[in-house]
Amino acid sequence: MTATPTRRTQADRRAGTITALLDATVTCLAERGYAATSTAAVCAEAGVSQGALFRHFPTRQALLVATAEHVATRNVAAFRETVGADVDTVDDVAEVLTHLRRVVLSPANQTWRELLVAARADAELRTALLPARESLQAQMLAVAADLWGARLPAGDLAPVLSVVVNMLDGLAFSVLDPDPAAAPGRTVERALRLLAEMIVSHYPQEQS
Amino acid sequence: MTATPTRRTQADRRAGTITALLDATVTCLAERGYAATSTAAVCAEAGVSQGALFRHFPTRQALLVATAEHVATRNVAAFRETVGADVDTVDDVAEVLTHLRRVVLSPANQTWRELLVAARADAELRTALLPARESLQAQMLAVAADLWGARLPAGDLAPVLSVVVNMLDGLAFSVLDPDPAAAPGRTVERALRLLAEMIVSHYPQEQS
DNA sequence: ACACATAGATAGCGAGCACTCGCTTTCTAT
DNA sequence: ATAGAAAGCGAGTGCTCGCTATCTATGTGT
Repeated sequence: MTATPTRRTQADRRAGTITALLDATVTCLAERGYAATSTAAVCAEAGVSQGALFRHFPTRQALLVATAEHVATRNVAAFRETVGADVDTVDDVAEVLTHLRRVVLSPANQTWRELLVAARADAELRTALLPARESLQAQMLAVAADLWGARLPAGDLAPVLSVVVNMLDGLAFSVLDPDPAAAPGRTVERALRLLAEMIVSHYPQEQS
Repeated sequence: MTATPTRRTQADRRAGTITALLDATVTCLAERGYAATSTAAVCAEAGVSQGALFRHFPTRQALLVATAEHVATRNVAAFRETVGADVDTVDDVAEVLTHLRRVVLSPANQTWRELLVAARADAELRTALLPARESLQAQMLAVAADLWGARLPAGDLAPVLSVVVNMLDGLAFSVLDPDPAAAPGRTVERALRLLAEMIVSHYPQEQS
């Protein structure tokens, strides 16, 4: 039970509290929303003082922007994992969509949406978020090219991605249940299946 | 230039300021967002005092819920107007989708989305909004039945509606430009066209 | 060992918030 | 005409917020 007198370098301490703050911000945004993600709430969640927060981030907005960039890489990685699956049959595509839905409902994506909504009413935040936004979109497109690039014309890649992710995002917004990871519901399940059928039949597989 | 000494009944005055407040709330929500829609801001927009607001609405939340019900009827009406169009060819469906997109980007719908997002983090608001939410969804489904009921199986009505409106809602959330009514953009235009093609080919027209 | 720089904690400030209260103005019933 | 009710007003109240000033603790170069 001896309290380990961990000898940490300054850089370690710095990095430790910074990631603690970023993770705490993700948690707060996901379960309380943008408005209730006050600096005090984040500090309580991270287990540090407000003084510590404002040492590393000049303003609340800077913390939020840093958090956006923090989760953006995670989001791309999670999206990339769906690439592994085959996309030959309707069942394949449907399963990819179901997997994508779970990814879109994850806290990291919820964080991203929360910040985007707040940015609509906050011009400063909007411009501060723009680079991360464009970077994320480009990376998503690159991943989509890996997934579907061989199956559909290059010009249709972005539009199809737009249909799919916007539909899933819209779905995420209209989900207000306390547990967003709950069962998809009959209508949603059927809607995803329908979308899969439409995509597959619209882009018939080339005989390999 | 004589100031008309309008003789108004009490009920007239009451109704007048109430609708002024509701319309002002719609405006504030649409152009400033939920957080910045303070009672002071709404009163300034409506041209009444805070005392007047709190005479008619016990809390800010009551005002917001009343506003939600206020716009819900408008939203259904705007949605219903799209029913008039034919949906025979791909061009017809594409035009309906384009029209729907404009409707979804309107201030009334923006108001509704703003409240839904706020409700995710506010359990009280969520339950207060639930009846209006269910009513709106039922009415939308009824209108959709008028539009597409003859073209697709009854069980597919709700899922198709889900795909379409969730995609448009997701699109609305990702639009951060100062002028949301601006040109749709190449990708969006193509995405809507694609969706129209998919729907029409998936539900081929019966020979009349 | 010691001076210094960096990290973290705490108390507090001014602004803005939802909401209240005492008051005046405007309509209504008798 | 007049009493009473309803509508409207705006200064004030307590509270929370982002942020700062000040202090202590801890690691770092010499």
